[in-house]
Amino acid sequence: MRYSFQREHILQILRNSTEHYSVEQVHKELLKEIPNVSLMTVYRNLTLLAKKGDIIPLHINNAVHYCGDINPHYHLECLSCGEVSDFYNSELLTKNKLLDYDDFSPARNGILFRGICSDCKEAEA
Amino acid sequence: MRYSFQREHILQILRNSTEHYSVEQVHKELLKEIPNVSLMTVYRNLTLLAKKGDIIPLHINNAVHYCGDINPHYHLECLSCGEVSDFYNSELLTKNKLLDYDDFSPARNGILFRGICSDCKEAEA
DNA sequence: TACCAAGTGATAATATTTATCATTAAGAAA
DNA sequence: TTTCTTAATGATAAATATTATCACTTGGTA
Repeated sequence: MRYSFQREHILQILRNSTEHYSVEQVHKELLKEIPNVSLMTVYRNLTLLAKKGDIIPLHINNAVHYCGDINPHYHLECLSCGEVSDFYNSELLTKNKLLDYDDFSPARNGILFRGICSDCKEAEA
Repeated sequence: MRYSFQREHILQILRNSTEHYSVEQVHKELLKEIPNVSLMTVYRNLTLLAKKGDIIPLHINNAVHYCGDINPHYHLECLSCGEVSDFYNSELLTKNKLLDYDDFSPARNGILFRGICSDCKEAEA
């Protein structure tokens, strides 16, 4: 894989934020630094970076968002409203290693818990 | 939520299989039992069932697939090739409880590990 | 400096999902 | 049972998200 000015900037945008940007949002941010950069380039590089495990794709209401925060954490996704929140739990973090055997290498911050958030639970009741 | 003949059959199709069907595949299976059932109905009910936490949506190469297997397991998703495999590990299963506090209720089989599978690791090397 | 292949940008095409709305059916109430 | 209300359906159209194509540009090596 060859160095690319555009890819480097895309990665930095995600690295320097704790937000989960959509492809459009990354593109919007990138345009501030690289005028005329195409949306296609953003799609291409986000896909590449995700395949390498450098960023984590998150599905929020049928649009992919990406997390590039390297601070150790998991994600909680609500199956009802689609919201994805960050989750810090040092006790659970050690369990990550249980999966690190030859067959499968979990990505950094690649563990996702899916269920129903408190807001949706309340709304239901 | 009202009982629906179509919804019940959709749930049973997923319950009686260990495969991860796409929306189209569920529709195809459902047509064997309910001729003329519309794809819209399948979308609607899969979304509803997932919101309740009865089935788990899995993103495989940008199309949603669903898992309705109630046998306790996790999922492993390869960020490189998109394949999702089932994962049984009794040691990890007990850790699920760590998350079962007031704020968030994990769904049955709602834990997903994301990383790189062995095939993609080999292909890379 | 020349070369090759990876990467880009513009556009078009595809695929997936959602919106709309008249009709049907679940199931509670009379 | 019959009536009534409203959720659910099915057909269609529309919107949205993603991928394919291809001429051009650029990274990086020979």
